[in-house]
Amino acid sequence: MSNSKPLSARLGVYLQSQDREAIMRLARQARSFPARQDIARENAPETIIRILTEGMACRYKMMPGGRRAITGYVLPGDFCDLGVFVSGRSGACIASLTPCRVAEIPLALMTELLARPGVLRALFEMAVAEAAILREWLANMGQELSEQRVAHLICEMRKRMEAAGMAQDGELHLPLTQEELGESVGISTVHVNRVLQRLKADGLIQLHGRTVTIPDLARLETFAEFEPGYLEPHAAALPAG
Amino acid sequence: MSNSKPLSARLGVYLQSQDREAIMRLARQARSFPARQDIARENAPETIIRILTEGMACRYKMMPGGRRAITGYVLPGDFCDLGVFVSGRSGACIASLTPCRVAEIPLALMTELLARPGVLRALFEMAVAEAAILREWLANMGQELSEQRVAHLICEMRKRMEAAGMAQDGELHLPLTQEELGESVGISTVHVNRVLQRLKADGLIQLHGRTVTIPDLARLETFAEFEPGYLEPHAAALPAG
DNA sequence: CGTAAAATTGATCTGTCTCAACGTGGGTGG
DNA sequence: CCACCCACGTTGAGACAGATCAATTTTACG
Repeated sequence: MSNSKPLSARLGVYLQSQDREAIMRLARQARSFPARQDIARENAPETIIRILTEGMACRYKMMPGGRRAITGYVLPGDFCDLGVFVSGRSGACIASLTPCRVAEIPLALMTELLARPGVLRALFEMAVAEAAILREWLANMGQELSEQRVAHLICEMRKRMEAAGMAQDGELHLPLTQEELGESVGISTVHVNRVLQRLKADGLIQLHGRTVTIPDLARLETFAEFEPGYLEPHAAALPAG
Repeated sequence: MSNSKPLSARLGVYLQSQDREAIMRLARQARSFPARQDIARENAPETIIRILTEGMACRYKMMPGGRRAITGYVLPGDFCDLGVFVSGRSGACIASLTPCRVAEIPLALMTELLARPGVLRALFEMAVAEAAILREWLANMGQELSEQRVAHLICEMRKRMEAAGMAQDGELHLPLTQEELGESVGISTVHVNRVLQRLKADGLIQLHGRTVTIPDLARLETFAEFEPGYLEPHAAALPAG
């Protein structure tokens, strides 16, 4: 909430400011990427770990047959791929959706920081948070109505982007192609279009270009069966044990 | 591979034996559950963390409307819910699929062990591994043919169960109801039945009760587009950095 | 044995995909 | 500054995977 820099939106949630600054000091360079360009390739050996500092990106997997599956979105302050810490390889492809800025930290330097208990703890908590989002996406995919699936994605992104200072008052710029929306919820591009029109017709969302306006958030969340608890891992934390 | 006790199958992969034994010494009790009973309820405050030591369980989420979505399987040596470390609450419902034995470790005691760098590191790696499986499930759900989805689940479970010493020679006892299979891959019970029959007819699997025999593993994995890399987070690890 | 849960089969219906065409807007170069 | 162009969005028609409803058979278990 009181983060001075948006670049540390998520890092700021999980890390003490001293640890966060220590990490950012290690950043070798801040690379820039234009929109819709690969930032990392799946399974490539990596000697750096990446933190997105500006823009928005997605994780995806190419399926044999040419289909693409988007498995998550990366917002400023997120690590692009926590798996690099474990395997030294990227576990997924990362692509920019908007022009992006990415801080690159040599894995070797980062390893020293892991001695700080707070840093490793934060990585663990971020991995758990990521798994929670993935579980929710998975449950969402099983949903019968694709209207609900799309609505659910909008609800989630609204909440995450608002927390990152990228949205407010139920208005958010979702820099997603309808094709990318479809790759996220598992429906075809053509069908995304019709689904969006129905959501508009039902007054659940408004669209101006790629800017989504949510006239009645409670109604949309009810319709989407969106329960935001999974996005707030700390909210329910107990004092001691 | 050389684990003396199956109960530490996964713990053994990520933890030094000394740390693993230190954890198991903290186990207050080993509770037993009959098949198909809830082990943990979603969002309940927890003062213990659970490790499955025998049997098989699943994580699931109840959807409004009564539908159930299975989001993962828990094998011996797995933590039932890593999220408890972060929030002090269970992040999902856990249900036994077979008779189960569960070690319960007071969260307060476990917290002390987190001072050991190897333990926290192992938790992090397990969370990353879980996320990798979830990403794969998510991509799998987007797959057009439900035959592929079911086949993919079988391939994954074969590999995981074999690593846990619960399967060998392409033969595994999958203690899943066809309904539960459907809840895992997002198709109806009736359709699961027809899909299984087609897989049998194509010679990709054989079924005797709930025992699956895979006559030609390579063929099944090709058909399922199963790439096991995501299950081996360490396999690709680099020496130092 | 008998009863409930699980598996199987058939018929029908619908959500979503595919193919194909057409509209549109914003950026680029002439 | 206009015109072109290409990616993106929109619309329609037909096909099909998978859902649903409804019986019936088989298996597991007390």
